[in-house]
Amino acid sequence: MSLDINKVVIKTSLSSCFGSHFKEVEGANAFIEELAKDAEEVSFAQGEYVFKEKDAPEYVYIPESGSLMLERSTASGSRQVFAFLFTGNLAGLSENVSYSFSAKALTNCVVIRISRKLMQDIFDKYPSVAKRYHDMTGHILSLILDQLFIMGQKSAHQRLAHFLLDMEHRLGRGTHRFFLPMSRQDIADYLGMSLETASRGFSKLKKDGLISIESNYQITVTDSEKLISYAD
Amino acid sequence: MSLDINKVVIKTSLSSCFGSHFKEVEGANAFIEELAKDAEEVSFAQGEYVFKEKDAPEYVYIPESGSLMLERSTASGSRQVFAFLFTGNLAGLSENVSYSFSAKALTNCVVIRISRKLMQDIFDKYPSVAKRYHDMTGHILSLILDQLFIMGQKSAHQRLAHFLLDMEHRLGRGTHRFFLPMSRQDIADYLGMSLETASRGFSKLKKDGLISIESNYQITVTDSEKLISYAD
DNA sequence: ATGGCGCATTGATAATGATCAAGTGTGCTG
DNA sequence: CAGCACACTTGATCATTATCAATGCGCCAT
Repeated sequence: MSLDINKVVIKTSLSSCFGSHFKEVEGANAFIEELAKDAEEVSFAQGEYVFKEKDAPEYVYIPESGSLMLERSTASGSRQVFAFLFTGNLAGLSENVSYSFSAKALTNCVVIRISRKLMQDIFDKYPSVAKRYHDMTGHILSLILDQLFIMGQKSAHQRLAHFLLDMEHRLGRGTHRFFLPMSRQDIADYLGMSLETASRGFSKLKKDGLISIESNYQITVTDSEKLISYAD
Repeated sequence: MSLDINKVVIKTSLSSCFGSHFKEVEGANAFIEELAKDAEEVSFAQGEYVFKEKDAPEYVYIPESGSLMLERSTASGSRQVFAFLFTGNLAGLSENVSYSFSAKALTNCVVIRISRKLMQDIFDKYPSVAKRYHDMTGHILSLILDQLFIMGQKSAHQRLAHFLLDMEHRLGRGTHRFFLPMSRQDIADYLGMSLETASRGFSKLKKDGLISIESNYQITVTDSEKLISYAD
């Protein structure tokens, strides 16, 4: 009984993850049904790793509640954050011999875990779905290229402005107000700058009236237009 | 007759592109045969565009001779170079609605052009080949993540050292000597630094005895070990 | 040969961002 | 409620990198 409810929740999450990419694709609904049958929910506490770089990539993960961070660290202590994942985002979809990053829980979270092997079996049954799945990888690739462009061409303050606009878009649910689940250090490591530079960026944007900071993590974009032009 | 010879050349190039990824894959040889049947050779002069960002992604391209550069430019004049492509490399494999970058000929070159639509038809016949093709996208994704890591975490001089090691590996044919087909400006735009900083990087590596510069574009790595440790 | 052109190098200076260090605020714990 | 821990902010200074400007070098055309 409670299991049925779980399956409904899982199916909802899967739809929110794949739905927009799989519109009008033959077999999309059946695909999601079959995935839901096999998908498992796993809980992680804040700070725990969902998987580690170099793990064999056995699963694909989708946060159902809470947030993840994809990161790579070196022995020398430096760290690059590749992405932040929120509800309905996807991690590990195109890894081959090993993951190329670790996934860390930013908050306590529930993550849907799908066996890649099983996914492959389902793809064999629904070839048009498999094609769209490949398209999703292409989409992620283009997002990372956007990020690479920003890293190569923009100043620290501009990168921060870009980041805030992205968060507004993904966390704001149509409003200008959102709660950041990650620390200043996480943001700095994502944008390739020091913690202090990230913090100064926040202060400057606040002073200039582009954002307001209700608490450390609760942000409102008060002047989208200026923030956008600031980012370019 | 001369067409037959062309087809042999094309097949060789396709094998060098796909071969290493498709080892022991059922249908790999047949796949390459069919691709070769349809593939066309197209010539470009130095500086010409093979395709432009926002073009509909109709083809996949493989340089047969000469080099390409994948880049994105803004109206304001800044440019990010995403990758340099040499013989047997692949461009445009996972684009959806449009390319997310332009491809420019670094040198006069001959490029093999394969219709994506046709490729898809062949994939439908050889599902295991399609899977490996998806793996190739994953591999490219991991290369870009490596680049993103370097951009976020390394200093300008370190990034240049990384770049030279990559070029040694890809252009050196097992030796430490190689000819760079791109300008200092291209390198700078690839590594997210100014032309002058790139140039100073070359000078410093030369002064410190890690590389020698026979001409502007003819480089020899004279101390791989130091160059590697310098890059980290 | 010679002058001009396109690239690269080098120098001087300014801006950006990192690092080190101190201070602030908030929440948790005893 | 005191005080401690932790994250963030702010300030001062230093290092890196960008920018502006001059110079050098090879190549081509006259």
